[in-house]
Amino acid sequence: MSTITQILNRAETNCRANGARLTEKRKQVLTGLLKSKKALSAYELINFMQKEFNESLPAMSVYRILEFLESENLVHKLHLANKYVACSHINCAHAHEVPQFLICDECGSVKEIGIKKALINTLKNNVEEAGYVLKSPQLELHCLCQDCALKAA
Amino acid sequence: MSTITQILNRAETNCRANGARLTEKRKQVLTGLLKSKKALSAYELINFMQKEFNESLPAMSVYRILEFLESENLVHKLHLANKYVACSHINCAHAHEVPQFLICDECGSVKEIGIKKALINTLKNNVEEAGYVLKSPQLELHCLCQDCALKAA
DNA sequence: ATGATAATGTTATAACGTATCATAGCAGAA
DNA sequence: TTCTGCTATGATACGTTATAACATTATCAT
Repeated sequence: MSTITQILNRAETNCRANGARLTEKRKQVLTGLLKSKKALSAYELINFMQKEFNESLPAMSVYRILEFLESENLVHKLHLANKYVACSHINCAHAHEVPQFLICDECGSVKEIGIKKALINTLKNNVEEAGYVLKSPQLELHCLCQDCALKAA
Repeated sequence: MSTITQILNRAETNCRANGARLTEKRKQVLTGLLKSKKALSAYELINFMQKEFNESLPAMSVYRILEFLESENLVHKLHLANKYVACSHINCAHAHEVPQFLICDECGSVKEIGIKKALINTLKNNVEEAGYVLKSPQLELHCLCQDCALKAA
């Protein structure tokens, strides 16, 4: 388990390697996502920044910062939920896999797992049979997490 | 190829079988989606209704009608795009499969294909390994359609 | 006809997202 | 150093998507 500080340091190193700057605000937003157990919307993040850092960030800035963090592979956008999560592999050595997200519809928690190669290939084939081209194999699935599944039962 | 009238009749029959009513407005909204080559947002649908039927539908009604049509399996919501499409299998005899949608990010066209059983199982297993439960295997994929893929190349 | 239920209308507002233009801060060249 | 240009952020306004709350109208069974 990595501490948030470790992850932030690693993130900063990664950015520098790409000639990008992990500024204070960007670091704060990333921290917000790292601390959160669930995916956060841009506006939830704004509230978080207010409480945690006493910083008033305009929506525009948050969106720009999220876009930046995404481009650096530090954050993923969940298109299904219009929310954002910190990448769970910032501190990993291995190359970044295509992510697959399991989103709990009850409590909003998100688990990021890797997509198996075979699955991606099957998908690609299905799509190509239909005459389309797959742009991104990122999958987002409506799920229940263990806790919520138990509660529901 | 079924005509829109045929599909509407079939839709009405299906609804009646469920004790539901396919009212005039609902029929109009469904027609809008059937006529459209691409997925439409609720507000695009409002505009369509205005032009096509000279009907002014409030947003609220459109959302309710879409919800109804979805519950009758006549319409699918694309959560990725926040848009709606008519189900392409209203007029089919066979039972309704779990749909998989290929969304062209360029032109917005949507193709609905069936998910292969094997794929669903693989997904389910992946999800369960991660301790989650799959609620709905509906897949939505960011793609390019044939035309747009050619243009881009 | 009457009363129950379903469908639709009205208004207001929340939540999400972007366009545009302005300002601040930092990096490198003269 | 100052100038210049680029990057990051701020501010305002507006567009888009969605729902809450309550009122009214239509339809059906009796």
